[in-house]
Parts: sequence; C-alpha cells; structure tokens
Amino acid sequence: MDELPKLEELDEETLFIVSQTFKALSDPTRIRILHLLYQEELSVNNISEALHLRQSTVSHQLRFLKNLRLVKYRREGTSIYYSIDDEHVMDVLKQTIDHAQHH
Amino acid sequence: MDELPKLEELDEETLFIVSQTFKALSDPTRIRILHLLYQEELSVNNISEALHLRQSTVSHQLRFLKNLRLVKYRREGTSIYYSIDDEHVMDVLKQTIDHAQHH
DNA sequence: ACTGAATATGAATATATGTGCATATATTGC
DNA sequence: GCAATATATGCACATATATTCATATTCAGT
Repeated sequence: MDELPKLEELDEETLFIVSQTFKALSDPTRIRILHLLYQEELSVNNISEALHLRQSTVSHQLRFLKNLRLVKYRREGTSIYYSIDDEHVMDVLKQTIDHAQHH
Repeated sequence: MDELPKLEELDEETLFIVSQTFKALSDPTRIRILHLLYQEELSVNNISEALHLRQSTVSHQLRFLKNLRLVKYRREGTSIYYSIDDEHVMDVLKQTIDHAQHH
C-alpha cells in the first residue's frame, strides 16, 4: 500500500505566495516580458519597442514583477535595465512553455 | 561567449495555453482543490465539505480545471468523483509550494 | 538652474474573474 | 413516473486587473 509523497499542509501565507507567483505568470504581457528578459538584460524602452507596448504599460508590469522579486534592475544614466531575479520561477515558466509547445 | 539555451519563439497559441495554465494555478481556491485531489480522488461534496466551500463554487472551479484538462472525472451513482489529470502541472504546483515554504 | 530623455505614478475606464443564489439536469430507488 | 440526492448551469454582483492618458520624478549635459 504505497502512498503518494505527502504534500505539506497549505497555510495561508504559502497559499498567498504561491497564488501571487502564478498570477505573475498568468498574464500574456508579463510572460512576454519575462521571456525577453530571460535572453538579455533590457531597458524599459527596449522592452517597450520590442513588444510594441506603451512605456507605461511596461513600467506598470515591471513594478508588479519587481514587487514579487522576479526581476531586478540597475540604473545606467537615465535608463533602467531590468533582468531576471528568480531562477526557480523562470525554470517553471520554461518548463511550461516547453510542455505547451510539444504536447 | 556562452549563450543561454535559446527559448523558442512565443506564438500566440502557446502564449494563450501557458497563461491559461498559470491562471488556473493563480487562485487560492483552485490551488486548495488541486492540493486535495493530489492526495485522493474526491466527489464534489467531499471537496465542498473538506474546504468549507459552497457546492456551486466547487462545481464552477472544477469546470474551469476540467476545461483545461487538469482534472478528470468519473460518475458513480449520483456522485461524480474528480481526480488529477495532468502530472506535469501538478509537478509545477508542488515545486512552487515547496519553494514558497522553504525559502 | 534649465532642458531633454527615460522612467514611474495616479486616476480613470473597460474588462475579467470569483462567488452566491436560484434553478436545471441527471441518476437512483421506489 | 415520482421523490430524493448530487451535480451543473445561468445570472447577477462585487471586486480585481490591465491598459491608457496625463503628469510627476529622476538624471545628464550644458
């Protein structure tokens, strides 16, 4: 009588963190931004132009991702360069993109 | 000059599937339902009672999960038993719960 | 201090989403 | 066919979310 590896109980805090993390990955715009940043560090303008999105749209979404510590930034002159800051979440995103494409 | 493993292009269809998949995992109620079902097959009423949720709430969320083929069901009398139908997505959920709890 | 360039922020709006109520549908036993 | 039980569905409503516009902030160069 084998059993599945038991999942730990889901406390409120874990539930919140997990749902927020997946919420970050549930919007097409944020997925595209993360997908881009996975390849290279980019400024807000770079992203805006590459994805044909308004500057404010990109800025708002980056704030969301920054609050969850999925991205980090570095200032260089008047530009701000963003890059990936959570390898685990990026792994999850890559896995799921791969899964969607090959199945 | 090493390069990162190149991600494939994100076509519209992939983007949609991926965002929908994460949307399924972005709601606390759905996470709790999947977490329960990971441990055992359960009827709508079982879930409703275990999580203190209205029957219609559970039914609505199960429809969502069923449409994405994350769960499957089997009828037994007037009851309908639901169980997990996507191991990959459950892996992703488990990984992320674990990550949230230990970091 | 002033200007131009890049980014961030707040308010407004349209749309999406989660839940509950009431009701419909489906199955079983009589 | 009828009653009882379990589940599904449609509608309404409150809340959350994504985007846009207008404006504020920050920094570099002069």
